[in-house]
Amino acid sequence: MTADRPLRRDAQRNRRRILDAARELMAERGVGVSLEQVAEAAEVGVGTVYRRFPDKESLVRALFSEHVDAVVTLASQASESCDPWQGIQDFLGTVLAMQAADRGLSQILRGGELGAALAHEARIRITPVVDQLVTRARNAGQLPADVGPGDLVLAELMVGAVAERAGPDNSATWRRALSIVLAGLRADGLVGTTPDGSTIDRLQGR
Amino acid sequence: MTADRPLRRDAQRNRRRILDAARELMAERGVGVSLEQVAEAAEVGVGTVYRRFPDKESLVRALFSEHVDAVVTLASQASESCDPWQGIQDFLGTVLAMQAADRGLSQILRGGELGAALAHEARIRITPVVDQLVTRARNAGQLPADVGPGDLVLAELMVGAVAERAGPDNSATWRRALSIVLAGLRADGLVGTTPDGSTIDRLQGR
DNA sequence: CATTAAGTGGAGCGAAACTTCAACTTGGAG
DNA sequence: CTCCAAGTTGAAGTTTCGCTCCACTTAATG
Repeated sequence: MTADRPLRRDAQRNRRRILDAARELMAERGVGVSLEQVAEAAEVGVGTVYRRFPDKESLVRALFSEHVDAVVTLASQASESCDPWQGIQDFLGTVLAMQAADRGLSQILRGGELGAALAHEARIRITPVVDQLVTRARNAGQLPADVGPGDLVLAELMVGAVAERAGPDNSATWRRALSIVLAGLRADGLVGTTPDGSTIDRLQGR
Repeated sequence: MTADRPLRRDAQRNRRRILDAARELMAERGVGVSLEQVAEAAEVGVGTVYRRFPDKESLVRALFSEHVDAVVTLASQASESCDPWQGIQDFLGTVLAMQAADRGLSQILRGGELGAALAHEARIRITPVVDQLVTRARNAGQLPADVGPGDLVLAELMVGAVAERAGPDNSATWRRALSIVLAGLRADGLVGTTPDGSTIDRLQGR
């Protein structure tokens, strides 16, 4: 039952500074950056970081949550595209470009327990709108019947691995990879069935 | 000009023990395991580990090098398969199964500077024989003309990302991913060109 | 203003990892 | 069997990092 009074002006400003500094540093050097480095970049003391975010984990959570917001927005924009297939291509392209530019992002999802929890949360928020994307494309005859939303997750994961390593200066490489995977999705006669939610969740656990 | 006299019996035995213990531990828990844990599992003192491997990095290098040996052997076996395409499928399947069972492996390649160096070294040793695989399949009309060895590297990287997360108990998931990618490689009309060696190298650098 | 709850900073603590070292043990050549 | 170079050991040194604490500052309310 905390009253949750709004933060003081200076505290709000510092919170934003910390988040911005953290995103920038982690995008460049990965999640490994120490909170001392974050504090320095944000021009605040370590103590201030810890007052706003009880531990490193909650800072990462906050950062990641902001990213999921952006992805959800993108996906719903994409589902308004005239051509369903074009929508999927645009959506994946944009998300992957983000990932190529942000080294920390995929590291977070890969990182043990926390990654599993965040991936689960992200899936819950993202799946409905991705589901729409896939269904639309399938109804338009642009995807085989046995391709499901789980396959889009696989696609993102796979090309994301390339984008992560390639970085923003090597977009030709991950675009080639995306081209291969998209061609694979449209091909008939795939082996196996599209992974469902629980399977995808288990992907992150380990 | 070191004479490089062979190691004493007990030293040889300990070296093997250390490598075996390290591989097992890192496969299970990732590269993060401490050398103290490795020493304990190998039933030697930490000092012994450091006598054999000047630092953690050289232990990892030695481990990884043994893995590359295995992959090269697999690839050359695959290039003797009657059906070229079958050879590629078997090769990728086996390598990916290894990766699914060994958590440390992909972590090594992903890990900054060292990963870049090792990936480069691995590529030099593996490319020639993978090149053969691809050329054979292309000549047999089982692959489009614009698919090159760089695309096989991309394929391994992509499905490897899935296999790594899925683990050995979820092989259906990464097999589905492999199926998508292989279908994509065989499809005509891919966008872009196959990445060459230098591009692939840059993939690991970051 | 005056008051005070909220916010700030950064030295320092403890845990965990890597690495070194000097005293002790042992394989194997002569 | 003797001897010593090679090997072993684990306690201790060194970093590095996450996090706490508390004396000090400041925004906002009346």
